[in-house]
Amino acid sequence: MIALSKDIVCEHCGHQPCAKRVPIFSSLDDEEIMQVVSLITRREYSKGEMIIIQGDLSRSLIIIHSGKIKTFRYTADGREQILYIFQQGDFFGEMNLLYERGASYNAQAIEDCRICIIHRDGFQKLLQRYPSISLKIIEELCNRLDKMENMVESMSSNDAELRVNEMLLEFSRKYGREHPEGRLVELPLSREGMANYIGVARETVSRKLVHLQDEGIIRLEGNKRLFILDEKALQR
Amino acid sequence: MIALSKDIVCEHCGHQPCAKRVPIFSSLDDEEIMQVVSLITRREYSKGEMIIIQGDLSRSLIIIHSGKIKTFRYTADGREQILYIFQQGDFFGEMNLLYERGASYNAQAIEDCRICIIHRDGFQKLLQRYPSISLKIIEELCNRLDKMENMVESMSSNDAELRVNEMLLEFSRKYGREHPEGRLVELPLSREGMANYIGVARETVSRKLVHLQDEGIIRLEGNKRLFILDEKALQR
DNA sequence: CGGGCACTTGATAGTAATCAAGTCCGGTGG
DNA sequence: CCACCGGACTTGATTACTATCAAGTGCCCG
Repeated sequence: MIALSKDIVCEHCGHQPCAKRVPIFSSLDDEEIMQVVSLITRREYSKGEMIIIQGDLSRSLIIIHSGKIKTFRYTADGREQILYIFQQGDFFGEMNLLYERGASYNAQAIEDCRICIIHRDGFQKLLQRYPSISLKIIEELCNRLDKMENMVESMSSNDAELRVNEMLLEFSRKYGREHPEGRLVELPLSREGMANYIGVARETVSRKLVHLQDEGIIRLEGNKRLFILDEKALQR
Repeated sequence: MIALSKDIVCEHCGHQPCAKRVPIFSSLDDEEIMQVVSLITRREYSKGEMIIIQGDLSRSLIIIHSGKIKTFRYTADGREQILYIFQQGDFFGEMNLLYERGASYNAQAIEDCRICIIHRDGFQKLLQRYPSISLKIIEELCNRLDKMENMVESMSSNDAELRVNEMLLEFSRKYGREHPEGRLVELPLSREGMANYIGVARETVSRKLVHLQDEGIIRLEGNKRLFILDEKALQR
């Protein structure tokens, strides 16, 4: 299948270049998008597969076309610290564009994924040709910093309940949708995953969730979803 | 005092535009620097003065010409969470360039300071004219993200000793210098400040520092400086 | 020399980690 | 269709750590 500039085709979407769904390229017109597409290599991973391993030397930016990916580190005491959960349109590996050092994180598919890979050489040319891409990246990095700063703020507290609450609010924003019963949240992580995200023990997550349910603030439904009944209460 | 493009003068340095000391402008030539300088407003703050208050609406990027500034937030439980300690050449307030929302942090001079202020309108023009500035900013934001990710990693652990050790290693990198006795570190923060930085109680910082001294890993000298005798031991 | 402030040290209490059983649920095979 | 198996989750008991409260102590600066 060959892509012509007038009849743009993408092997993933079949009708539209996937780069078009990616915020950092949103300012480009169709022809420019095609130049981007020509630089992209694609790959698929199934749930559980490792995409990047801490220490690996990579020279590419990775953009997620579909699925979810978690990035994490192994801490000095052997725990897994989850840093981000990325999904469609998100990118990571921006450090690879700048520095020649091993990855400081692991990346693992937590759902079946399709990703787009852009090698640093090609990407740097893009940045020089389309400065608007740089601005989009700055914007995204600022958002990520904001997220990390919030995370530091809530982690600095030793109150596990606060950490759980903040995690639920974040999940509500990213994965929640309205529902007659309350805000329905599809949890992207298992209990253990959530524990690794906020840096507490598995058991503590269980206990705090049950506690929130007893107080009527949330309602658990199986292990993978919950309803937030009283969002205000979580904010305190 | 009027600055001519051939005879560049800065009211702070007397002989060289201060913008030249700022990494994000390091790729510009003298004439370009002058354009930057023409956009800059300057201000001075003395130790202890507040520069930004959480919630303030600012539309400027702030670059530090001299002195040190801490940025922090008041957490839900009323504690002060220090996020960064900025010094000469660092910038902050990049969120002001993108969003129309109140500052998410406080900024306070922890030493007498001279700062340069660039209003967002002028700065956005700079970004469009000199894309290399964007790249420098991306680089700095990546470094800051890396720092925050490390911070999240160490904060996620509930082990206060680990947090203290990591803080000392960071201070060693930024404020340390070699000395016959070991690495001499000038502490930028008081005990209480350090406690607010790593999210533990004042007393815990004291105890852990004494403990490290007892083990022969550091040597305290007054309250504002210490020697790191065994850097390897801190890394574990 | 004296006052004030930052720091240290000690005692106690509270919270979450850890260890150890259970329980629930989805999937598989008879 | 049902019984069984294993993994993920919950619940309970104990332990360990750090926050907190409460006195000191040392030091800088007038």
